[in-house]
Amino acid sequence: MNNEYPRGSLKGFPEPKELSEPKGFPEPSVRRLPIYYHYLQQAKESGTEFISGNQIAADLDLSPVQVRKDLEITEVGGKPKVGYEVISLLKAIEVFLGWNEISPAVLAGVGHLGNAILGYNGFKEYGLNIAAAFDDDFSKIGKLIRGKPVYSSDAMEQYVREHKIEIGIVTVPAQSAQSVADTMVKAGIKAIWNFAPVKITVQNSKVLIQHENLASSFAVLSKKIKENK
Amino acid sequence: MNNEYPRGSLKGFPEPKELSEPKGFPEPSVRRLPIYYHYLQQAKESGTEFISGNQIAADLDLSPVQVRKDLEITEVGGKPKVGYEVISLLKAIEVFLGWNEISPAVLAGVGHLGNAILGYNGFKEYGLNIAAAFDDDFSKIGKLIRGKPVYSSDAMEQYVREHKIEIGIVTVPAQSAQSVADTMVKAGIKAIWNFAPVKITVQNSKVLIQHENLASSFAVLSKKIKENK
DNA sequence: TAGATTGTTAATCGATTAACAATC
DNA sequence: TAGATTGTTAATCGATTAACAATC
Repeated sequence: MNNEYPRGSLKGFPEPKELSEPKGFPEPSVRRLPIYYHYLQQAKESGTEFISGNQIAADLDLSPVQVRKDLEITEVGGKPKVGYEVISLLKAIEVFLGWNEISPAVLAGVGHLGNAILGYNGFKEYGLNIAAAFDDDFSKIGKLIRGKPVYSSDAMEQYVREHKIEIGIVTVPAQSAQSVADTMVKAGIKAIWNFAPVKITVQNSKVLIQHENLASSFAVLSKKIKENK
Repeated sequence: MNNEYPRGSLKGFPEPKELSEPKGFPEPSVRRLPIYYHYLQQAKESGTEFISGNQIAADLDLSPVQVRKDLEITEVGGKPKVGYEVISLLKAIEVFLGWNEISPAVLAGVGHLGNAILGYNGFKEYGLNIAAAFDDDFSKIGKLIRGKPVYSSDAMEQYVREHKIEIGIVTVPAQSAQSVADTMVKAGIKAIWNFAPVKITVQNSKVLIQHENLASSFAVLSKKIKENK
């Protein structure tokens, strides 16, 4: 029997996709979503119900194709001649990013940067709820700083465990960052947002790490300044 | 006469490059340079004189090819079997990014984030010197905050002009960001580093803008957290 | 209907990675 | 010399952009 077509890969037809296959959205698009989100919130506040991709592109200094491609990942469709519904888009971005669900977090290191992050109310709309902060400084321990309780660093592990904290924000000095991260991982944290200017590594590959690096951003600017001279 | 080879484009030879032609370095590489820089500083402190690209790659969790490509833009060569000279590389990165020359800066908006940036000593090594800060709050004006003088926002334009300030750091609330930037541009600033969560636009296309957006970074993290669930 | 706008496929561009030659 | 490591060219991969069909 001449069986030319092995089952599962019929000639001329694409392989059937696994339903649970991770989509893998382009990171640059994900990074732009908060920019659209903030823009759309302002549009909503000023009473705009529908907005075209071209309009968004013009206001945010992006190309219209890019806006359409980016918004496509939210799976909210627009109407030709009308545009996208502002409210639907806002809701869809929230859901896409998981900002509609509260993520409990702790912050380690209440220096000036930690202080600024602790008190930034804007994080609420991203679903980020910083429940408590931790520090080694006795003058801070036991106090409320920017409305959040500050505990001794020694208490962090237990706190994270008991309160099922998902996110750890690291704003300690570079030399302490790794050990703080280790404690967080040990306590079962899911993700670390690291502001210390040093690479954190974790054994448990399920723990997500996001590095924030002001120096990288400034490097781009200073290189351009130098080129302009 | 059979002149097949018009001058300036000899067959088989590449076009001669303009000497002043802007190189156009890949931005991802420029963003990674400060990471190498910080790593190399630590290597230097621990007495390492030479280091191989493979070693750097292993420690920073990058591929060896990427390290070699990235370091190539500094034009510092390595020696086969030996590696790169740590001191030369540090110096070359400084020069490449312009961090060897002091850039005078002002900061507008001494809230918590502004306060944190104002006092971050690490900026020194990037050549960034924040000379003064500006705010509308009378309780701050006239004081030294984190060692820097704080003046009334009304005085910023003149200050920038007189002190030939190159960089303006914007840490005011979103709604004031554009007008603060306008003032800076009017006063002749060369570059703006914007931490307000809003897009700043400038008429003068020579003025460089670098947007810093914590929400973009957090979006990447929260999307991954959601995917992991 | 005509025209503006979305949605999608294909082309382009740029960064990363692979392969390997050059070098000490 | 042999082998580790750099340097460079080519292949691959992924994001952006262009072109255009689909839709209201």
